[in-house]
Amino acid sequence: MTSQAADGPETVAATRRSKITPEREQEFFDAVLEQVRACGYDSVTMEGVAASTRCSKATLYRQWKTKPQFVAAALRASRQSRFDGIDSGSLADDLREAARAAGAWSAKDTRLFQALGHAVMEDPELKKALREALIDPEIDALRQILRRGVERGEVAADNPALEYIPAQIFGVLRARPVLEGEDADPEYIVRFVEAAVLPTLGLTET
Amino acid sequence: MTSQAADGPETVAATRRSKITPEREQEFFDAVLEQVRACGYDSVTMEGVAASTRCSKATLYRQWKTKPQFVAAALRASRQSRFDGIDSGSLADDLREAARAAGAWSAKDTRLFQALGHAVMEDPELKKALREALIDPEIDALRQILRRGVERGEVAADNPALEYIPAQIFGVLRARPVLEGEDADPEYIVRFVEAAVLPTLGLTET
DNA sequence: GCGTTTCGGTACGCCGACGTATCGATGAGT
DNA sequence: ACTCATCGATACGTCGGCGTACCGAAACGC
Repeated sequence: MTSQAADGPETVAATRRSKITPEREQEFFDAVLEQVRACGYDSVTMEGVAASTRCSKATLYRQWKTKPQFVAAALRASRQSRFDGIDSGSLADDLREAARAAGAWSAKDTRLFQALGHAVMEDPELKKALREALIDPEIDALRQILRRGVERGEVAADNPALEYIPAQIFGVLRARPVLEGEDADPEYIVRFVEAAVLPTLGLTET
Repeated sequence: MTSQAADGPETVAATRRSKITPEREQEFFDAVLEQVRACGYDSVTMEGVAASTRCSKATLYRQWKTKPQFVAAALRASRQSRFDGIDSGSLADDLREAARAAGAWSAKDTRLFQALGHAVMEDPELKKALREALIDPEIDALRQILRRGVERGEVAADNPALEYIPAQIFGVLRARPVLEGEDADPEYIVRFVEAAVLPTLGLTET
């Protein structure tokens, strides 16, 4: 009965009226992820997030039961593939474009990944959220790009280098800050793809 | 006077007589690093280490002022290059052997690295110790291997793929557990080197 | 406009870990 | 054999963050 709920965010939920707008919620998410990137997961305090968003700690706990659930929700909200819409018809160009996009997000993503590295050991929900936010979308998109290149016949399906490309790109993105102390900016990653990835696929430039 | 100290570990240090033998100390170091690998840095407790080594918490604090200093000391003690003695005269064989060695240590090293990822944000000494224990020795050794290959003329000095090889290997070692959920065992890494690294150097097998 | 719900602010209890202090026991050096 | 520093054990103080409870105030539904 009374199933005639016009168009609320929740179809049912009769008396649900949180004053937290989606924009406000996103502020919370942005704040907590920023703190995580800055100080690491364990150093983030609910009090700190509340202060930086000028809300009450109680307000945060009304929306999310615990701190890991809060962070996991923030991760899920930030889920987005950096590779969407890449489909130029050329595998080499697609890989270059993916490299550019990955490099553009590398600084933020790497810090987040590094900061959560240990926290996901203890909370499976956090681990799943991190995978779904930062890893799976990009890896899947990258595999799509490669698959299309194979289907177009640009590279042999049994090229042994194919299976390592996602791990290579992901790995180099995360490795450069550690080894050289500076972020893997787009120029670096594009150059890496051109120097070390395309050749193994037989996609050498003219 | 009485400068005739035969062959103690400390030449002077008149009344220094700690009962902690070097072997015992190494037990402490092994225990704390094992706990770090298992639960992450912040979850490690001095009490837990003391319990697992059947020593007193006070004993640990007598040797090391604080927990980060203790962990840093453990890291420094574990410093060792996994690539020592690799010099077969063939760059391809050297890289294969380095890959085998890196793969053999990958599981332990990656867990340690991941677990300390956030802790090094806050403690510079810890960061330095981690670099000197897990990163610099292997990267330096790898660069040596590559340099010798260049000097022997096996690969051109201006090959653009050269500069990315350390980051590639380090990155793939750390990336596979994340992407595929299993450690980068030696077989995997050797196959990676053969499929994706050697070709970029023009070292294709017959 | 009025009631009710949620908001921001804050004070509180709780717990766990750090790091210190104390105490008998033990083992090394003379 | 004697002495004394160090050992293992444990109890304690301290601190900080989690999560809860309570308060006036503001905003939404009717």
